[in-house]
Amino acid sequence: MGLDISGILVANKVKLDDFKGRAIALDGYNVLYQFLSSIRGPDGTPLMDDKGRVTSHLSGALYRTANLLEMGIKPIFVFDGKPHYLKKSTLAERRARKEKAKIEWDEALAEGDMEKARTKAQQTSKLTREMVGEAIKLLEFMGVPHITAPQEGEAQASYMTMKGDVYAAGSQDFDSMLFGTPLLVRNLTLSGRRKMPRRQVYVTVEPETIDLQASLDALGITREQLVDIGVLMGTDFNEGIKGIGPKKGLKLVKEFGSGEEVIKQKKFDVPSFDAVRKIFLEPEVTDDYEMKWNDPDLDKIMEFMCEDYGFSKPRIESILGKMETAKKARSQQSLDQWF
DNA sequence: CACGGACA
DNA sequence: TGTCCGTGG
Repeated sequence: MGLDISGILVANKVKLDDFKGRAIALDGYNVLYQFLSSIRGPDGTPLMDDKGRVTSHLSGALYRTANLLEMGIKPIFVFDGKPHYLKKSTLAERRARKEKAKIEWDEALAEGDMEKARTKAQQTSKLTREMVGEAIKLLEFMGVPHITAPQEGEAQASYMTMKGDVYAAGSQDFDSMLFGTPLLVRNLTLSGRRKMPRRQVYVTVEPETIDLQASLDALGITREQLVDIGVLMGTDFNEGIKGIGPKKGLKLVKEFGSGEEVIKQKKFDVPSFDAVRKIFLEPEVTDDYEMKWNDPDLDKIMEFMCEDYGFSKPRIESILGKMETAKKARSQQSLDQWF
């Protein structure tokens, strides 16, 4: 995960029902990655079809999206475009970590340590272009819109929320706050209980929203200052200063007024400070997208999931029932809009 | 992650 | 009705 400013933000527990009838811009990469890393067998192997293609992301995308639609929530998936050049070293770092995790996964398997194997396996998760393409195909069969951002998906989702096209940006990552989304929703899921890394321990993960303005008011800072805190801490686009987390970053920025002043007074070295700041404050986004939810093509979904990827027919059929419910709910909604 | 069968 | 646990592909 990237930037962790959870310690200084105000999160509100919410019910999935609060989002009924509302559009949410989901960080597609974030959502699929979550599925890819968590939908795995006990030894860490992801779900795969008989050709060896990973299918965890498809399983997750189908169930999750069907559930949201059934609840009357209208997701629009936003995928990352071309990464900013300042992100290159972060991406390289991630690649290296995954390679190391692969070795440790094999070692854990050899030792018979399944708990460790699973954790290491999750760390190897690599969402490929193909996987994203497959998921997009599925979304299209489900009638769910998707767009590819010019650059960062989170920036695009935030922009769409600022415009009022969607109610909130959905992601597990907090970067969206820096990109300026007025509302971030995390844990947009049905099931509450989730297993912690260490066995036996369960936590209930509830959907929550983070309101940007309320958070800024509570902290007594501006969005620019929030961005500065992030850049001092380090983001996907820069390294940040060792020893500076959300608390210290907040304190310094409030004390000196701005990140620039903190750097000057404290003689910190933050390469590309202005450029990184600009990525968050003036991100590359587009208005070229269409928010349109179509009726699902149930036959195509069946064919895609069962014939192409070997999912069991009864399972998929039961999900299609949800899609039918969603369809009815949607037509009811259009009536509501007319009257 | 999400589901469903087992069990209380 | 609620929770635990194994499985899905």
